[in-house]
Amino acid sequence: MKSCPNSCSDSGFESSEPDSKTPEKYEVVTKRRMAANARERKRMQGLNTAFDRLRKVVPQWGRDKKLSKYETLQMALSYILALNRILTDPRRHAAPHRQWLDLQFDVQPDSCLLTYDPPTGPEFVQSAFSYPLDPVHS
DNA sequence: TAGGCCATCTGGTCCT
DNA sequence: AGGACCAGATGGCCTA
Repeated sequence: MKSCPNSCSDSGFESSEPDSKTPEKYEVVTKRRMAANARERKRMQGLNTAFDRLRKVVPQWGRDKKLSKYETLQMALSYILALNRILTDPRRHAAPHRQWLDLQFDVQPDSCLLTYDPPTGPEFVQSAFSYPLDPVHS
């Protein structure tokens, strides 16, 4: 919702529309386009909702700023890999940092959310949890 | 002010 | 035919 919310160019037919020779066709095509735009908006909103839910379960390590979508995906990937390492080799990865095993499973009404007690300290973050703070993207 | 991030529109493609 | 998904284009907002 930035420049032209749903109004100024929502139909997208200010200029010539090849398949709308008659006013009736023009109207049909315009209506279809507007419906498609609305569907697309809704679809993207669903996608953003999913990103928000993902942000909530992914560590942010005290970042005051919201993770971008790209960062959220990268963090989720690292998080999954880290948890996987813990599960597959708990002695090696979890022994020095028992906090990692203090994972709490917080079952929400509509979903199963994994919350955790974030182990503090950047050195731990670096060792157990290698989120690449982002050589490629930025 | 430039660059990053984002929302929205749009046309194309694929699927039902 | 119509809906879902996708990627490119565009323009606004925010921050360093």
